[in-house]
Amino acid sequence: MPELPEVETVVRDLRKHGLANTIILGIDVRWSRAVSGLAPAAFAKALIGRAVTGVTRRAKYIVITLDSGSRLLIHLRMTGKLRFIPAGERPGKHDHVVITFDGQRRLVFNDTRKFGRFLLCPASSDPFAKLGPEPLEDTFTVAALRGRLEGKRRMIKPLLLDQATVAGLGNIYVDESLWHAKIHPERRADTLSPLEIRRLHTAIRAVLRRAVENGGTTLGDGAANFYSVAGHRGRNADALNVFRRDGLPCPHCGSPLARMTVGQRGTHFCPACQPLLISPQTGHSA
DNA sequence: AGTCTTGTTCGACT
DNA sequence: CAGTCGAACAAGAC
Repeated sequence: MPELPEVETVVRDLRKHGLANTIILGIDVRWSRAVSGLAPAAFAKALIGRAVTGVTRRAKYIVITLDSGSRLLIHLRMTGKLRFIPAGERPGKHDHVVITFDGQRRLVFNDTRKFGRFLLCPASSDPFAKLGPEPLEDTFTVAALRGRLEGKRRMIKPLLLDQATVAGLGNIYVDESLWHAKIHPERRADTLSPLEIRRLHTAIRAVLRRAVENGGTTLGDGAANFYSVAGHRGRNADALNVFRRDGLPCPHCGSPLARMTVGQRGTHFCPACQPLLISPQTGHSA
């Protein structure tokens, strides 16, 4: 499930493979709905002959900038993967888009669940207008987070999963961040104390930074899990403290971790470290 | 063999 | 408008 750290890992991998400064020679759309908004022929026509000028990330989007000024966005959603295949190798099952670059490089988009999308955005459009701040950039200060939570009556977990609040967080890193900050996932955002917001800010950045350093999180085996462009597993699974660890002891207090559903999402937390009780005296978590 | 799981977005509804 | 809820997407795991 690629979230910010996994997408960042993919983007760095693509750069490492020298994707910037290549020319797109061919596009093979093998499943047309993998491309949003354009028919395969129009998509191919817009891309073939274009030079790639850069590869970056915004939220969970891979952003491939082109010399035409437009940008090719790739969202991996749940099971999308990019990998280079050797010349001669035939695309296989769930390989939905193949891009051929100069130098015989062929990049394949593979997606078992078919949720991932390619999106071609003209230079004039701003596809990121609704996204919240990048949590690892310097502009994401405690005050910035406080501003995002201000006046919000929603539960903190669904609010953090909303890409308009903070860009790039997903289920794994929200559960991990809330555990580090000792905040119950169902806490109403506008009941968080300044101290709790500060802890949450620190937690989000530490959790994401570590996951990026570890090349993302890969849980279990199987094709549906995260693999970087080079086919490597993420090494961050060992750094997780609560995600999918219900029943195991809390690394902080030793009491069993719990699982519940919050906003229709599987949610992992420590009932002892992250209590929901509100003290009437302070309005802060007990 | 049917049910569950999984993340995100979007539309409908309150 | 803010927020909640369910649908839709698709296929593998169990």
